[in-house]
Amino acid sequence: MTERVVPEPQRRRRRPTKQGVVLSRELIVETALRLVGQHGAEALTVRRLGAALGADPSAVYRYFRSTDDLLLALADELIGRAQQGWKATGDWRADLRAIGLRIHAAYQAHPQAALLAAHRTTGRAHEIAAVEAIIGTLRRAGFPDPEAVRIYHAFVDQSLGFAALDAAALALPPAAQSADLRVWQASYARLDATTHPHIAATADLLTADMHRSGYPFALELLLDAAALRLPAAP
Amino acid sequence: MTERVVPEPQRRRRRPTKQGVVLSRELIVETALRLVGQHGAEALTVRRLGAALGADPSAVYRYFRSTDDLLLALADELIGRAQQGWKATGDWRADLRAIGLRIHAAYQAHPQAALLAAHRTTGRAHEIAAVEAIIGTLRRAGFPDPEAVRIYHAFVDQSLGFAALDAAALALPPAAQSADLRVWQASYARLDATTHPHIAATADLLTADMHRSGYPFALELLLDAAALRLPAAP
DNA sequence: TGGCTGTGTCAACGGTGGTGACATAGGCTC
DNA sequence: GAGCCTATGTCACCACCGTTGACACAGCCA
Repeated sequence: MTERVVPEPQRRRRRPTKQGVVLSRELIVETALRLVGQHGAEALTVRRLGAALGADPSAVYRYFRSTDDLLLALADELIGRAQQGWKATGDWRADLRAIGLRIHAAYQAHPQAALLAAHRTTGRAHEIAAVEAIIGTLRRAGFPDPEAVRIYHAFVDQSLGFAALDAAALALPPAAQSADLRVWQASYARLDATTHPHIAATADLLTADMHRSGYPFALELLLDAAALRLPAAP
Repeated sequence: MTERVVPEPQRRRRRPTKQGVVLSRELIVETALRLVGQHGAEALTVRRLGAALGADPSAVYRYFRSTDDLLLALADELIGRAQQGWKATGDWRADLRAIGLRIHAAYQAHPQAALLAAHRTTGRAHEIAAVEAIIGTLRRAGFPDPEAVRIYHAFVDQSLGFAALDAAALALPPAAQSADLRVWQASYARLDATTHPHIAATADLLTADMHRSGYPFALELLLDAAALRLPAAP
């Protein structure tokens, strides 16, 4: 028997499915993203994907070894979209800030997919390009290699962590989503000042702040702390 | 028919299972946590839980409406364990560091539950206690209220974001988990220095660093940046 | 002692990801 | 253009998942 999955470049026979669709890895990834965006993360099953494609579910396994393989392709596609059109300016703080905010925004645009993909290491083209750009920015800024790597790690994982956290909030069913926000007014804002003095003193500020993403400020803090560790310029 | 789930205080008939085990919410939660800890994340299924309990899987549904209900109970237990035994020292940096590392560790210990719980605002007792402790620490340190709230937000979301990210990595099926780690050696360490000079220059450092959690260092960066914003002491 | 009912068990449902066998059509060679 | 090879789509399965309705029985109360 031949290998079930044939690498894309070697594919030649574009045999249409019963419903006349010509499959490809690209089409499957796009369809999966659309499926997840429209019907939520739980809609991403091989059977539904097959139906959305107009093909037998098992046809997907001609293009991806497993659903996990497909998920990694989704993850890399998201990273690629985040970097689309980005260009280095030479100002390391501005560059890192831009990359961080772009990653965050790209994942927010597909919260359901972000939830599934944010924590994977794909090792694929788009991810590699992003790693090269970030580490390059840090090294050009003057960070010694060990420090550049540590800051890279903190930067990337913090961006992905916030992206996943904020995506998870967006991906909640509307009812649960507003319920989570209402907790700040319904529960925290009503605590007794004698038992919870600090929450009581800051309740209004808390309620307002928790409605926003904490990422931009956290990113600024990370950049501040990184700048502290930059060896003094000549 | 009676309600399937009867509230704990009203339970009276402690009828043992065929294998002689007397069930309770507490026993089920403990068993579930042990199951995750001993046999990996994927071991937490109702069927396996039933087997571990020495009961029919469906008996679990006499105590929890669904697996999600069970997971929320696990989450509450986790928050409690993270705070167990913690005491403020008066040194705000040491206190915040301890809280952050405790939250991270508690979630890491039970990745499966952490994944589903990290992004929810419960408004329950343990969560409220943690919020009060963190904001109190910041205010006592001398941060003005608006700054205290912003730093609180960044601190908490950073902790939960990393906790979820790292938990997700642990919760992966073993195959995907080792695959993700292997990517650094199999893919990044072999890139050509002419096309990817920065990755090539730091490949060894990267491979080593990415095997660890980025959280402790990111937390240190956040504390550094926060200290910068502390109004000068008299 | 007898009845009520909470609780454990059983069987079943529709779903999941995944695989081996098979038919067929696309593209190559001649 | 004919004919072969085989990549690819399809089908029939598998084992497992969460969940539920029906049922039997055991523990408690009267």
